[in-house]
Amino acid sequence: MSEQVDDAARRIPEASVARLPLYLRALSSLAEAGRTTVSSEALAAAAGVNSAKVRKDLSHLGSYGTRGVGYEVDELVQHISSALGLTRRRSVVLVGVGNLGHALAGYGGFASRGFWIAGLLDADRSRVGETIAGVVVRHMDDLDEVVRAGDVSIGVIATPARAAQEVCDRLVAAGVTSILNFAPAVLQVPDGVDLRKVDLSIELQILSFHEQRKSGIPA
Amino acid sequence: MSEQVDDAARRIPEASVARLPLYLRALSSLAEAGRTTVSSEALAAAAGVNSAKVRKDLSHLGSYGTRGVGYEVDELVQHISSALGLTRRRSVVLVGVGNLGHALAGYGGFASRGFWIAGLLDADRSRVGETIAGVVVRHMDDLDEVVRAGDVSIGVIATPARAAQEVCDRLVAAGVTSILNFAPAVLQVPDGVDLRKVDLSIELQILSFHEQRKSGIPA
DNA sequence: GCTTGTGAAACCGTTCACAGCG
DNA sequence: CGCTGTGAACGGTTTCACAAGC
Repeated sequence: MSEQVDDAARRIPEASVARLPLYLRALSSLAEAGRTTVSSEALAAAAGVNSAKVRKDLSHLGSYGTRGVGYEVDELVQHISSALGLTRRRSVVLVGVGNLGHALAGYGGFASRGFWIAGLLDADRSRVGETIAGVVVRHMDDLDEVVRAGDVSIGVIATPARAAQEVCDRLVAAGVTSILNFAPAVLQVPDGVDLRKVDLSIELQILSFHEQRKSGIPA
Repeated sequence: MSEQVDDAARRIPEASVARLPLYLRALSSLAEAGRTTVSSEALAAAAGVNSAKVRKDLSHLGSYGTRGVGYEVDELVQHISSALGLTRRRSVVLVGVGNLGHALAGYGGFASRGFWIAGLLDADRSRVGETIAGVVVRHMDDLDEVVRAGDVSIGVIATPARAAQEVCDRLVAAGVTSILNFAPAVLQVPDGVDLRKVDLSIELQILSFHEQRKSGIPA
């Protein structure tokens, strides 16, 4: 029939999507260093992957390289940003301003790529009113209003594990369609809601496995 | 008594290893709830995966289930802990006690699974001497001694990106063979050193991609 | 009966290697 | 010539489906 989608950005494999932010970061460094073009080999080195992967990944966005030369840095930044949806500002609500929530709120990672903290929420009223990274902490009950007012689509959960599922449910009910979970809990979300998780304890256990592997084979 | 390296723990696929901590957590909940046996179906539900995966994963550790019944919870906890090398206490050194380092140090995830913070280090002398989670912050120059005295094999990097590679190099030089990096930087490590990374900004960008996907296809 | 354990099939991602093009 | 873009081979992971066994 017909390709109704404008770009070739139709179906980018998940593994490629996960690497695009890496390329973006590497390209920013290259641009700052004054480079205007970059080969797949050089970009691969800067991003810590191999060049075949870079070329395959970029080919999913379309053919923006020049054979014999490489890729134009600025152009590539535009295409990747566009593919990742970073041309539009994305609002985030962060729930749970304990130690971790504090750290996340203050992390440069938010502002640096066009993410904006539309709200910091906590269920503990003694924390409400505090200002973190220029944002005043509000009570969890204000969730609906914060999501609506800020056009929030991404929620970050930094609560204790026992509260995580309820917070998740409330985020979904409020209209959030992407969730990043830092609580050590398995969360259930309905279809159509994306869920990613970051878990320190699991990462350490995976490293422990490899440590054991290494020490177990002295021969 | 000391049952050496677990019999069938020969070659566990990486994807399975990454799920074992999930099963461990689910099994702990089940044990607390009084369950003594569990089917692959029930464990799958608790861990947020499907039952075929659970059975395949567990089969890599050996055959510890009973057909028609399921798995013995306590026994399974033992086998998984053993496979992950969690029967031995693992010492960790955490470098960088800024916002994120503070949060990580205070996170329950360390102590809960047999990880022990052997040292908190920072390059900023104004932070040295502070006590976090019962551990006194020492200067980065004490790294070698901390690693030696604590028999540390795992290093956690929670520094700014610009300092990360140097900290990484120093950790490796001190004898650390597994590194968990929270800094938004691509790190190089020699063969034999395991490196994992956690990156808030990348996770948000991946969610942004899916948000864009969702809003882009109203059909 | 119910549930495990596992070959086989389907799927996805990575790597290879080279044709095609500037 | 150098480097991209890509079909094809490869290796790992997930899913299926069912025989084996309590």
